[in-house]
Amino acid sequence: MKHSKRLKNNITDPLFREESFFERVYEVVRLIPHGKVTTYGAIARFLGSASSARMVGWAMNHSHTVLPPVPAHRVVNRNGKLTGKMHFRTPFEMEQLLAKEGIPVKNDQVQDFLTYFWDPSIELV
DNA sequence: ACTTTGACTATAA
DNA sequence: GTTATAGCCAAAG
Repeated sequence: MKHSKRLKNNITDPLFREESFFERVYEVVRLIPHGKVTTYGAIARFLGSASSARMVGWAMNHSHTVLPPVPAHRVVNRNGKLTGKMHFRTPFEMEQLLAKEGIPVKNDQVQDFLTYFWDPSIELV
């Protein structure tokens, strides 16, 4: 900051990188391994804000505007349900992407959820 | 500065 | 199994 004028923290700008809650969420989601899923609550807990699961969901709502891309389809709710499917380009894209990674989905529900669950609080050191 | 909103979750009935 | 309700809190309006 050469002058007193501060940079604008425009989270809506895909090219603007900052250390915001949103960006932290995106960083965690990018670490979810191929073929695994995690939950909004698990991400919130990992970020030290256990009760901010709704904020994680909100961050995901903007996830399509940031770079590098965020594998938003790997985030489901605590029961393994595909609650965010309506926010994809088509309502079936989320399920298709998961199936492509070998994750069985039936009726918007990840089958055998615990087998595919990846908890950042455990997996990330 | 205040109010509303959510891709959530825990609990209760 | 279900639905209802309250708490949550950062960002958007």
